[in-house]
Amino acid sequence: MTTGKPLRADARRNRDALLAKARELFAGGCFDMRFDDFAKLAGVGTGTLYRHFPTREALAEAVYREELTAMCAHGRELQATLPAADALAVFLRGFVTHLDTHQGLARTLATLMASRTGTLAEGGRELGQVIADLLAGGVQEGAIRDDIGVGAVMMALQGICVACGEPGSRADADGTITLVLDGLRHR
Amino acid sequence: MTTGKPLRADARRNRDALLAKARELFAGGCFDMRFDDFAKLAGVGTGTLYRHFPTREALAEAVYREELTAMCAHGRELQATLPAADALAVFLRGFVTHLDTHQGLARTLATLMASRTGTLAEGGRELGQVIADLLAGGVQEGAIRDDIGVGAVMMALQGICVACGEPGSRADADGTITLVLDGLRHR
DNA sequence: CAAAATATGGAGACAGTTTCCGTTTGTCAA
DNA sequence: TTGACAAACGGAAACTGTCTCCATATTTTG
Repeated sequence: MTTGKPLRADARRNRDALLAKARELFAGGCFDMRFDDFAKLAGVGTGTLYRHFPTREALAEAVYREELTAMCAHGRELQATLPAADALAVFLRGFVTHLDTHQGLARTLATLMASRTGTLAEGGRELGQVIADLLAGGVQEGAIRDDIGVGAVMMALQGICVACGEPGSRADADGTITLVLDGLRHR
Repeated sequence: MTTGKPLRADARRNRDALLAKARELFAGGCFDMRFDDFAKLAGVGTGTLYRHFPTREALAEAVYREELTAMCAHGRELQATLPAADALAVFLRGFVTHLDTHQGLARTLATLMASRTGTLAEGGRELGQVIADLLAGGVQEGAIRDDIGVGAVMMALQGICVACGEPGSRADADGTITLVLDGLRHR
């Protein structure tokens, strides 16, 4: 679904320019710029921007897909090397640390998680799947209770994503993760 | 801060008409109506609407302030009649049940919690204070761990508010609350 | 190199928001 | 009562940001 057609040379060039500029702006903490102006800034026309990325979320998703995929891969790697419950803990802690220094990703995830429908949510689902697998592994090992679904964990994560960026939110986010992890432990 | 000036008769009438219509619409699940049309629907001019409620959030806050205050009162009542840890559990469970059937409140809270600044967040802070007190009570009783702040709980709650309304979210929200409550238990 | 396919850019239509100010309504003192 | 003043009204018009459309330009292909 990522690759549909070969894409013409100038098209790819423009697309890359857009992504590069978006990455630059996001990194600088600028998220709510006028969509039209953004096109100008990237050196392309409005139409071109809209053809490549019909919505803000589409752009954000494209920018962070790689990063998100890397995180998911990391999660699976952890699952392969540690007991699932430990892997989950390490993964979630790392997740928060990463979000704390990558505002843009946090924002994007907050949006992606909220919109469960459409191709846009793809990235969100991928993350959900990784966590679901970690959870299932932990249940099988007997370290994690079996009466809580992924959705419950994702909801807490969503809260973290949304609130991320406020001053002092890091400590709170860590606390939330602690609650989730301890709450999940099988008694 | 609620009462600043005596407010003229017609002004109060219009204000009440706006609030009544808003309540009616929110109850019917209509949240994103055009702000202009809403004024017409309530039988006042656009200017009047804006004079009374400069933003959507201001309107939403006014509509739900009562309801929110009632919930906070309920929480304090629980604290007075039950061991704090139990009171917290009952309160949070009730909270989710209430949100599940009051979409508008969930949405409003999601917004209020997100914007920590300004008078608008007042309602959010009130809720936070109640939970903070319940938490503190539980710590004093020795039933609740003392290394987790209110912020951590609020973050999870925020996730619930944001995600609320999706099909099947109720079960997940209950799960999240379970995680929080079990995670908070002193071991 | 010409034709066909693909992509571009930006003007302008559109939708929703917000301001502004001439008119109306309410209040209060005489 | 009534007149004068303040407070509030309403809705037209200006504004702001989004998105579409198509004549023009670029790339690819035969």
